[in-house]
Amino acid sequence: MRTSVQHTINSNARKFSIKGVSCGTCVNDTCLIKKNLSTPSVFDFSHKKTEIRCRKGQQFIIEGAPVNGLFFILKGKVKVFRTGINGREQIVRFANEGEIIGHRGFGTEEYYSIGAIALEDTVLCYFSKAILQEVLKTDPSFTYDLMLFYANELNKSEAKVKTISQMTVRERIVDTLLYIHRKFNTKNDFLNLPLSRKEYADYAGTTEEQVIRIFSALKKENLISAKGKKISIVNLALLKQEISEHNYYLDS
DNA sequence: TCATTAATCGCAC
DNA sequence: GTGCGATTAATGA
Repeated sequence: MRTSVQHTINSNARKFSIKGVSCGTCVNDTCLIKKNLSTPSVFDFSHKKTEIRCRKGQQFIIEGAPVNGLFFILKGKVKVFRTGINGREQIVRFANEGEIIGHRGFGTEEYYSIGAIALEDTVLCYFSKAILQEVLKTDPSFTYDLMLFYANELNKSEAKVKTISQMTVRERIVDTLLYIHRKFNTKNDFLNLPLSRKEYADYAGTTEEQVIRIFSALKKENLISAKGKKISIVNLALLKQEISEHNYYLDS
C-alpha cells in the first residue's frame, strides 16, 4: 500500500520535471501526434502524456495484462512479441522512434495479447485510454491518420503470414536481415540494432541454431559479415535478389 | 579474474 | 529442419 502511494508521488514528480519535452519540440516527425499538432484538440491532448522511462531489457507491456492506454516511442527501440507453444517467443515486429505500441490492445480488447520489451534505454509517451478516446471522438483527421496506420499494420501483418508460411528458413532469415536494414539502417556499416541470434530466430520463425547456420553460410558467400551482434550487409543487391521472386514489398 | 551469457558446432532424429 | 549437449568466445561484475 505504502509503496503504491510512493510510486504515484514519484511518477507525478517525474511528469512535472520533464514538462519541457513537449510534442512541439519532439524530433519524431513521423509521430501521429506530432503530425496533427496544429489541430487545437490534439495540441491540448499532447500535454496529457506521461513519460515512462525503461531500461534496456525492461518489459513494459505484459501479455494478458489489462489494457489501459497507448504508448508512443519518444526515444529508443522496442520489440513486440507474442508467446506461443512451449513458451516460444514470436516477435511480431520491431518498433522505432515515433511508432505506436499497444494499439492492437486498444479498441474492444480488454487484455494485451502481446508483450513489449525495450531493446535499449527507451523513453515512452503514454496516454491513458480515456484521454485517447476523447481526442479520437473530437478530431477526425487524427482519427483518420490512426485508421490509416491500423490498415497499414494489418497489411504488414498479412504479408508476414505469407513470409513465414511460404518461404524457406534461409529466405526468412534474409528477409529479416533486410527488414532490420531498411527499418533501422546502418551505423558505421553495421545494422543499427544489435540483436541476438535468438531474436533473429524469433522474428523469422525459426531456431537460434538455424540462424547461426544460415549466418555462417551467408558469411562464406560474402553476402554479410558478422562480429558477434554486429552484423553488416556486404551485398545488399544479391540478398534482395534472393527473395525478390516472392514479390515482397517494403514494410518500412 | 571469475562467473555468466551468447555463439558455435556436431550429432541424432 | 529441429533439438540437445558440449565447447568456445564474449561480456561484465
